[in-house]
Amino acid sequence: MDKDAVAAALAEIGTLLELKGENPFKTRAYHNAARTLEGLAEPLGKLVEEGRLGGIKGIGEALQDKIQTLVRTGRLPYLEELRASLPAGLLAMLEVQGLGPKKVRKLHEELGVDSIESLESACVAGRVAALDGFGEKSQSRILEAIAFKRQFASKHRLVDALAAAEPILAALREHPDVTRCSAAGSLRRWKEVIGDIDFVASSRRPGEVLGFFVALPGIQTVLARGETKASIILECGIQADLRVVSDDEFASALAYFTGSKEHNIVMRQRAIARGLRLNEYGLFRSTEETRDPALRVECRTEEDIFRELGLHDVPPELREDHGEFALAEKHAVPRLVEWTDLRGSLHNHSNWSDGRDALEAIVAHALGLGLSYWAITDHSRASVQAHGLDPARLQRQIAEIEAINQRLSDQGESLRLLSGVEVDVLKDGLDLPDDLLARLDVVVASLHVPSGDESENTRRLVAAASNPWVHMIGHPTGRLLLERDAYKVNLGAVIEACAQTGTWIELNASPYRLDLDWRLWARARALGVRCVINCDAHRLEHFDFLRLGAGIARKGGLRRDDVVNTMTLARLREALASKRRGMEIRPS
DNA sequence: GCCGTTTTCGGCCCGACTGTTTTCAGTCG
Repeated sequence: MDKDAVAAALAEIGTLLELKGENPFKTRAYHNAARTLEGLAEPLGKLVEEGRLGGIKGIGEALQDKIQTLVRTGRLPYLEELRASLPAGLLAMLEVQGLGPKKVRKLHEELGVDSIESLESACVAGRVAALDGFGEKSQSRILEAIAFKRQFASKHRLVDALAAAEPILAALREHPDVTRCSAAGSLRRWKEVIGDIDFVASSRRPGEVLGFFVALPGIQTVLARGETKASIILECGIQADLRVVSDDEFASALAYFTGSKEHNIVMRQRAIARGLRLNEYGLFRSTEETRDPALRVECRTEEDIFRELGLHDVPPELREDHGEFALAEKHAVPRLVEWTDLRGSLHNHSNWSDGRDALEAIVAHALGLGLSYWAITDHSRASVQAHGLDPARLQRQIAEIEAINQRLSDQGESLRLLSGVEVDVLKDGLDLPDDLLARLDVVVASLHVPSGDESENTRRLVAAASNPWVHMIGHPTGRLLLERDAYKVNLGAVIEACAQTGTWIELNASPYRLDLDWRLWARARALGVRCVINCDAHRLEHFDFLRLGAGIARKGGLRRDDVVNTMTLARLREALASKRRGMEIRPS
């Protein structure tokens, strides 16, 4: 079992134990361990072999045992017994808003409810309202929550959430009663997938602001509107919440609602260790519950809060309790890459394969954006469905790109197209001969038809990285967010191969991919592997993905110097040549 | 189940909201 499978097993144990009514701190230990494993940068198998599991914070003896068993045998009798002791449908019931482990357990024990369907019938029959601790209201809310769950997806891609949030944020900023406002939550942390959108605003007249918010255009339903908070469902199906606080409270509210939950827990622990109390209303000189203004530590910005807790300011993208505290304590929080640092993209398509636009239109768009370079890397012949290029067509495209560059040069433009290919990584090597690859400026190697076998996929990608003409590995996991899982591959081994061969790894900025996953960049960076933030553009609108990709690179802790396409064209050409330097073109 | 410049045992983040209660348990973020 790999780390993701083990993490899923541990999380399931945690949830099953909750349903059994176990000590909440014990169940949290399982969930924490699952999160820790997911974020692991090196292969779990290696950690187990080398006996280094125990060195990880939050993994003690009991968890070490279980993880070792899962890694070595792929099963865990303890988990199988737990599963056998509870109906599988109870896990689905937990996803109904308003139902937690205690209520699910009670519904099961008292009414024999064991699935969403049987829960719905019990509500319709009025049996839930009759239950001790429940009532008419609970029963109808459960029915509403079931209907809601069926109608709306609970997860959304970052790009959709950004598109929904930006006009709302702009409208709030314009409002005369709004002093400060910001997005918060997972959107502000730039998570690749988000649940709902959170906004925080400060105002002297919260009622006015909330009234404005629930009357915005594009709202499907107003779920709630109170004194300080309102919740709406947008027409796109995403829920959005707004909290309005006084301006004194804005920094702490923003920090609090930005999270992550795990990050906040550590922040509060640090406050306690200093005899302080941190909540959404402020930082207070007291360890008792308080909102006493006299005890408030003046914090106008989030940076002030971090400073009071002995920390350097942590950018929202890094607030995942994923190592940011160690950096912030040493004041070693990096200056992260900005999307405006990017000068082009090295993996893009045109209408020569499955892109929509002609080279001329692409050039005009890139000029308009002031970019320095744009690589055309259409598919190779094996990608038949994408009209992949065979050697003859690719050579014609190279000639056309040369002609365009000549014209750009004559016109005094600094932009250049780079000729390239996204070559398929096949079972027995690359889809195009080395002597042709050698003629191209940029070669991206991507796996499009993976095997079901992890070692086979890993072998193919390691071989691709070892080819001297390949500059980078494209979308290394092949995942499509909310649609398709990553294919089976030992990314640790691929990252190591890239480190050894000087091969770059793509951060594919397509909103469906955002691949390589941000959690793995720390590992890649530590080994000296550089990142290329690529649009994988198939149409002009996709140029905008650079911003998305830069956000994910930030989340991965990458600096400007870690990202290849922040370089000038001249330096990029040197870098592209360096992998090939000393290499001889071998006839195919 | 984890962990230790308050602790190897007794803690483990915090507050709002809701509904069902008559002081609070459960859920959520």
